[in-house]
Amino acid sequence: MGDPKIPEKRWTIDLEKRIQEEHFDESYSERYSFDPESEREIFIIDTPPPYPSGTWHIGAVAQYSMIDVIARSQRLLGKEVCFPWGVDRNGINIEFTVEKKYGRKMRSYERGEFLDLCAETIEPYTQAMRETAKRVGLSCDYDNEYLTDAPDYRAVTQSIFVDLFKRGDIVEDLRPNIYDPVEGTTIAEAEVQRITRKTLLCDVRWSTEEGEDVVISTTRPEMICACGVVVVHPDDERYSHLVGKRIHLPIPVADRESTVEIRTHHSVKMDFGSGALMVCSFGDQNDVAVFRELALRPFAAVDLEGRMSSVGGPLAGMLAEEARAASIDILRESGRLIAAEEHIQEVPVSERGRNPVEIILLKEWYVKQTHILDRLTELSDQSAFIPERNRQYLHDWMNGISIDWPISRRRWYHTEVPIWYSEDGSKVVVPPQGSYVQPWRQSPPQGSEVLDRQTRELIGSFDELRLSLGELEGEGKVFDTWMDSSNSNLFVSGYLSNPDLFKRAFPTSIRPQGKEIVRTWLYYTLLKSALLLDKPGFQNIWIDGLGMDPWGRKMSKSLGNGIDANSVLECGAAGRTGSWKIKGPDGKQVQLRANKIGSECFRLWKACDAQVGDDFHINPEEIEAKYFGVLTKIFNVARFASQFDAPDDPEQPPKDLAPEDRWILAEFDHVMTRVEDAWSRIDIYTAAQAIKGFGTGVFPSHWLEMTKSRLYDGNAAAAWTLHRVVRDLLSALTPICPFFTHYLSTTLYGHSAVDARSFPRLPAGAVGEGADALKALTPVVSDFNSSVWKLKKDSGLSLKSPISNISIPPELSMLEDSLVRMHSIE
RNA sequence: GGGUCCGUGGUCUAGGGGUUAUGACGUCGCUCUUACAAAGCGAAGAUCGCAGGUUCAAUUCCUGCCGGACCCA
Repeated sequence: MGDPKIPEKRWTIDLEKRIQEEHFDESYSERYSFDPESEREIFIIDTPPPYPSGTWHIGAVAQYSMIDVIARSQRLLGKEVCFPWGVDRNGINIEFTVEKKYGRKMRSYERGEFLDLCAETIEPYTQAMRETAKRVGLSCDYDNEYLTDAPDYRAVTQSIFVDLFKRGDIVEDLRPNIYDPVEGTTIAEAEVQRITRKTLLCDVRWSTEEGEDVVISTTRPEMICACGVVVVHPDDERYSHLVGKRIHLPIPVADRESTVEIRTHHSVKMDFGSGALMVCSFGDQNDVAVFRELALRPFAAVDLEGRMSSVGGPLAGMLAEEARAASIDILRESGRLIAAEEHIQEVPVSERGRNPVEIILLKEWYVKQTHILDRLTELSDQSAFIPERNRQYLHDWMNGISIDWPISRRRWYHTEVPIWYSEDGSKVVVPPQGSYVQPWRQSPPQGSEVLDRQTRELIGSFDELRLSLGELEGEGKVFDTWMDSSNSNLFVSGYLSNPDLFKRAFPTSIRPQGKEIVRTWLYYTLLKSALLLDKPGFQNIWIDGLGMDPWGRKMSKSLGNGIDANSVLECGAAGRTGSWKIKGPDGKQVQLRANKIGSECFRLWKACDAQVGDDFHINPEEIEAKYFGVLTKIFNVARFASQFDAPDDPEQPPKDLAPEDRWILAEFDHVMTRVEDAWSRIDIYTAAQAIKGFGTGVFPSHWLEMTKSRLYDGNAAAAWTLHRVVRDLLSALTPICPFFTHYLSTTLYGHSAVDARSFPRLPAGAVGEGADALKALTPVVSDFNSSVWKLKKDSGLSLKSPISNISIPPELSMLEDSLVRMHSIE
């Protein structure tokens, strides 16, 4: 026995930062890099590549810290873990940032110049993200960082495009597309959001050729010029005599006939408005479906700038809003406007630009998906979901899919669609596998192929045929960013780059992500894996909930209830405390304060506070109050242990273990069984609770108190038990608190707990006979001790004062000596 | 309007057909005990959203309703 090897009385954020800095030195890659040749079981994590946009949402940081817990726990179980660090940098977000920063719209730049500005602007954000990732302790392979806007990543996206194009799974077609006229680009169903707003619902009097009036309600009178049919419900007797008749459009049009047929369709709601509905190309998604079902010829009523085309007659050239007002005026003047009332309506807008979207006929590239949904369901059923119930999010989304995935976008800072068109438009040129091309400013590279544009049949090599193709036109469009991110599992598993690894490692071990991107990232990735390989993309899919404010609301700028991740991680560093002013549910400012949190406490909170899959409330005050004390407690258990000499051979249990040593070892072994099992099932909560319960409860309160006097007497068996338990407990805790356990284990034992590559279990025979019976004593010991403590308290005695007339339960007779000394029983 | 999920002490949370429903924070009381007062010990606190049904038995399963979140039309 000597002085504690640990001078500090508790864990501090300054200590935490010091340990972290040391941790990210040369030894880092030795610890955490991935060896694809390893004999160990390969465990690849398809880390969600974060998008650098300035601030990293604290809920996302919490989620990432749990992905790190998964990575570290699998290493602890002896697996060869690949925990990649990727950053998603493609997309419209950075384009918006650059436009805002320089006050100029994208299209006013030369394209190359704009791309350079994007690349330059995103770099500091990327760097900030790397620093936060390290600050929260993510044990990623930073040396092999991938960026989705880098040539090697984009080359994979382009190669997969070419591959799927050749197979016929990607097609080019003129179809109605959801279009953001302000940003000038097509978007996918998954990128549409709905906002509620007030619009005028107009009742308009139409007249049939026979002169009969029919009232039709619409919120979009400007679309009358694009009307292809008027429909009524087949059971609606009010209109059955009109079915098959023609009706005049109530507003003048140009370049088209001025009447449409009245037909029936089951989608009409008989009790909405008059029960008659005009169907336009294309007012909304239902219009698209009706046009398709009734095989009608669509009109291009809105152009790429969002202006009415020539069919609009007097409305031609106007933007949607202007055209709506003008059409109402026309209807009013002609006496055809019967009523116009304010009406609350849900309007589809683009997720990124928040602009009302139009549906426009456009030539775009599509990944075919509607034909494969059944197979996709079968394949996804082969992946385990954690938690299982969150599988539902995927099913819900797949059940609602009705159109193919449009993947081309009219933007710039994205991966280019890698294709050139021959001068006559009949042939296309695609690049060879593994190359990254920019067709809008480059010619096809050597090794490119010439294919028939329609049949996709190979015609020959570009090098031989180049002269016969005339002037090539490079495709100017780019890919939806999900086209890139949906390759992440393939990319990290070695598809194209390491076939040997890919064979071993696919389906990818785990996809961890938030539930809000099931319909995009998860769905598109599974689609790609199914189309390319007819395999499920993942063995495990871990779907976590979202980080909410302390009252359970989404954090958002407009609500003013956001909490910055760095402010929590740095809370307590260099004596600075944390304070957060956020808007409470009643709209009043609430001030939250905390003295010390840091990454270890933050991670411990997330691991212990809620099962995976549910939304979680983030309250810094609560994180500190509930979990910093846990760190203090375990820290002091280790500090206590550090005053006794560690055994020479922790693998060799002493022959003279006392009964209480055998009892706690039996209990500990049981706890470690649960923890190991939980880690292997990727059940963070159960593992965390088991470690916390033992490490702050039974072990210090009961065994340690019972054994103290033996330890002070220099009993070697007690010291062996103490150190063996502390050492293994620290190892078991490393996935959650890596720096904390690293510091303690290095100080006590000269080697780091984070280096454990097999889950620590007691040597065989350490407990001896009757482990189950010993373990069953735990509640008896706990109840007995509590009763003595209560008795002393009720008698006004201090805990160390002697007490008499205590009878020890017969089951505990083997522990009698220790219990007598512990409580000073006379 | 439809679907999915959720509703457990003041707060957060575990569980799940069968004695007294898990844990934490908060609250209250006591305690400086050769690691820990930024701690320990003890106590109070829940008719498990509401109403029916199935069952010997429901907080758990079913139905409806109410409230919340998300998705879709």
